[in-house]
Amino acid sequence: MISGETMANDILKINALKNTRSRQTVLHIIEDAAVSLTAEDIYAKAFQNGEPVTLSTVYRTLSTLSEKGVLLKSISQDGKTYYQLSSHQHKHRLVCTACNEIILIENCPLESLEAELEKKTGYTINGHSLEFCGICPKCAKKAKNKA
Amino acid sequence: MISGETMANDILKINALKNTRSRQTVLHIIEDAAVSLTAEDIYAKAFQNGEPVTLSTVYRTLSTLSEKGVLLKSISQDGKTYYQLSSHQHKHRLVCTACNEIILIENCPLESLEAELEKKTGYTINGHSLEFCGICPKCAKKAKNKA
DNA sequence: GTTAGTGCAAACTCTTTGCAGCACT
DNA sequence: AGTGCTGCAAAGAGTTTGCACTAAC
Repeated sequence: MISGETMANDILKINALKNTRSRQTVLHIIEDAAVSLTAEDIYAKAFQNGEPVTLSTVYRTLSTLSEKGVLLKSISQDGKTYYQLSSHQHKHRLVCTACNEIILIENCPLESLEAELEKKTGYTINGHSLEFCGICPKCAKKAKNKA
Repeated sequence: MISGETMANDILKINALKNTRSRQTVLHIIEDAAVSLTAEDIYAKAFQNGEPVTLSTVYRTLSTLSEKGVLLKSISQDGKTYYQLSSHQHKHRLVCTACNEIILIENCPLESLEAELEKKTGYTINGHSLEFCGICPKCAKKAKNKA
């Protein structure tokens, strides 16, 4: 297993991007995260870690890395844009509408469906977004106790 | 089959909402549309039809009707919010990334998946959003001709 | 007559952009 | 040295809100 330091360096080198502190910071935060993050999330964590990066730089870094295919970008039902490493198999989100807890769903079951759709519509499908929402067990319990 | 006029009236009456010209206009536009629409779409069509409604009224109407469960709201990967009648079985979108043509997908294949997820996570799942993107046959052809 | 709905303009959130200065290669 | 990246502040899109006025019940 290679260290985060190395991984970030490699990603930047491969994509002919300058190796700057801001990009290191952003990449490390995304690597460490178990869930997908918003620009605001990353901005806040960078600040917490004592490695502040401007919000506009975060946005620019995220969009550069998405274009290069390093990150996967998806707009959630809360209207915010979330990013995750696309080197992981991509993952969908299950969001609690009460507490906003997010679970990432490990396997994406949509490949077969995509193939079928392509046949039907003639489209060349190159992506999808899927998100579930509901109530997590903790919130369900809380609601029950109140009643 | 009941007329649009009647349907809009019924929807408003059932939900204890005042029967105003703006709401009639918005509801008729949504009923007539084959695809889901944004607030801006509805605003523009209302204007075209010579029945102008303010954008803020459109937004307020859409959010009222979504809360009442009359409309289904979903935020697309383009960052805009689309609305459709929820009396129809809900439909997902297949969007061409080149020309933005939208096809609605007739059947939603996610029920069984939801059940499985509920078992695994303990969540009570009450909704999902799903969207595919790709290139429509026309755009694929155009791209080919250029090359 | 009362309450709910509307229009207008201003505010708000998330994201993008122009420009001058700084850091990486 | 030269280009690409950053910070700052201002602008942009989409959406929401406060307030006075109007229309539905």
